[in-house]
Amino acid sequence: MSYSYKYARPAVTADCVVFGLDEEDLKVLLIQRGINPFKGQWALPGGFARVGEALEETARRELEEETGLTEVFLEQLYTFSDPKRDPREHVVTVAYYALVKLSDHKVHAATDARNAAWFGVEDIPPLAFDHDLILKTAHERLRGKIRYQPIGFELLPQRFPLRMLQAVYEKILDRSLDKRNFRKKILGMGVLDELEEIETDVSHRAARLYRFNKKKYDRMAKRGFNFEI
Amino acid sequence: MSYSYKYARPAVTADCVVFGLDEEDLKVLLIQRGINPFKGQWALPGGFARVGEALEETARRELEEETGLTEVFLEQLYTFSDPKRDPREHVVTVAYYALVKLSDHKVHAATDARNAAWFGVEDIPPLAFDHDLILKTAHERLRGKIRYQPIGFELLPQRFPLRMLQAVYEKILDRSLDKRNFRKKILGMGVLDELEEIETDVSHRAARLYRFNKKKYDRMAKRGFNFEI
DNA sequence: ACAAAAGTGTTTGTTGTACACCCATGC
DNA sequence: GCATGGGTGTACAACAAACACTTTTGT
Repeated sequence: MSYSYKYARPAVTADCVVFGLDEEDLKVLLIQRGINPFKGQWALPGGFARVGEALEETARRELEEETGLTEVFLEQLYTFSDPKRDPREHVVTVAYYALVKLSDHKVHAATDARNAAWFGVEDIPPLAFDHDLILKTAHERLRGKIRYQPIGFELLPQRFPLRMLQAVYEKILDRSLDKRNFRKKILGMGVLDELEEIETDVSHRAARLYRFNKKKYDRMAKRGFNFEI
Repeated sequence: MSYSYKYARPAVTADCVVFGLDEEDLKVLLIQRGINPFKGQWALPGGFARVGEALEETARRELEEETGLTEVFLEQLYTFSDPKRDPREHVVTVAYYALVKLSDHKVHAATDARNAAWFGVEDIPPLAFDHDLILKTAHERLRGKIRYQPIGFELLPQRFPLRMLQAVYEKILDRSLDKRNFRKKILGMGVLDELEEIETDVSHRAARLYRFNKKKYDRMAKRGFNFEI
C-alpha cells in the first residue's frame, strides 16, 4: 500500500525540546535513536505527522510514545525546512518546546522509555539531524520568553517557596537576582496566592509556599497588565 | 507522472502576510484567487512547497510570482496545521510576515499582478481558508515585535523624517505618542544617523531626514543593548 | 499674515537597583 | 550554638510621562 500525489511532497515531522529543572540545572530530555539514520545517537523526541492530525497532536503523541510524558506545557517554537537537514530526503519539522515539572515526571520518563534521559543544557552530546540548532533556538526562546510570560511556573510543582521560583529565573537567565527585589516584584504583581502551608523536610527554617493564580493573571492580562521580571 | 510514499503525507504550503504603510493606514496585500477552492475570494499570497526548497524560499518565490515583490523583509510567523483548514485535504501551511516600503513597491504590485490589492487592516474582506486567523496572528506579532525590535524601519524609505517614524509606531500600536518623548528616546538610542538632507515638496517647514544605522544597532545589540519603544 | 509642522526642556512620579541584618529552624 | 536559608526596608539613580511654546517655511 502506498500513497500517490501529483507533485512531490516533503515529509512532515514534529520534534519537541522538553525542558525540566532540577536542583542543579536546566535539563533537556533526549532519546537515543533505535534506527537509522543516526542510530544510537541522541536526538529530540519527535516523529512523522499523520494526515488528519494537527502538529501539536503529533508532538504530544510522539512525546508520550517515546518518553511517557503527557499533559505538559507545549508551545510551537519554529519550523525548520532546510532540505538537507535530513540526509534521506526533504523533511520539514515543526518544532515545539515543552516545560515539565521534573518533580512529578521524573519517574515516568525512566519507566516508559529506557532510552530517554535528561541532560544538562550545558552538557549536551552531539545530536542527530539539526537538533543542536533546534535546541539552541528553543533555549533562546525560553530565555527570552520567561521574562515577560508567566511560564516559569510550569517548571515548578504547584506549591513552591519563592526561593525555588527565583532559582528558576536564575538558572534560565543565567545570572543571579537580588532576593529582596525579586520578592518585592513578584509579590507586587499579585498573581501569587500565599498559602497557609510551609515547606517540610528541610534542614533549616521552612519557607512559606505560594501558588500561581492563573485566573487572576488572565484577568489582569486582559486589562493590559504585563508580567515582567 | 506521480509521486508515491509509503505513508500518507499532508501537503505543505507557505503563505505571506505582507504589511505596508501609507499616509493613512497599515495595509495588507491580498490576492484574488483565480481557482477553486474559494475562487474569486481574497486570500494571502502563497503556494505549495517544492521538494528541495526551504520554506522561506517558497514564500519568496510565491510572493514574487503572485505580486511581483522581491527582497522584502520576511520572517517566519507560525505554522498552521489544523487538518480542516483546507477543504480539499490536510494542508500544513508555514506562514510568514513581510514588511515592505510601500513608497518603493506600490508600482510593482500593480503591474505584475492585476489581481493583487492593498487593504487597510481594519477593512479586510472575508478571506479564504483560515487566512483571517493567520492575518490576525501576524498583526498581533507585528504589534508585539515592533516595540522591542527595530523592524519599523522596514516600512519606511531609507531616509525619513522622525514624524514618519512616529507615525509608524502610532499606526501599528494604535495609540498616539508624545512627540518630545518619542524623539528623546529614539535619538537617545543612537541608532539613527542624522543626515544633512531635509524633506522636499512639503507645504510647510521641511524636517531633517534620518537613516537607520543597522551596523551600529547590531554592534550595540551584541553588547546587550535592548531596543525598546 | 496665516497655516502647518518642526523643534526644543523641565518637572514630577514611578520603577529599578544596590545593599545588610536579624530571625526561625533543624541538627 | 551553629549553619542554613527566611524574611524584611531604605536611599539613590534612572527612566517614563505629562506638558506648551517658539521657529521655520510655504502659500
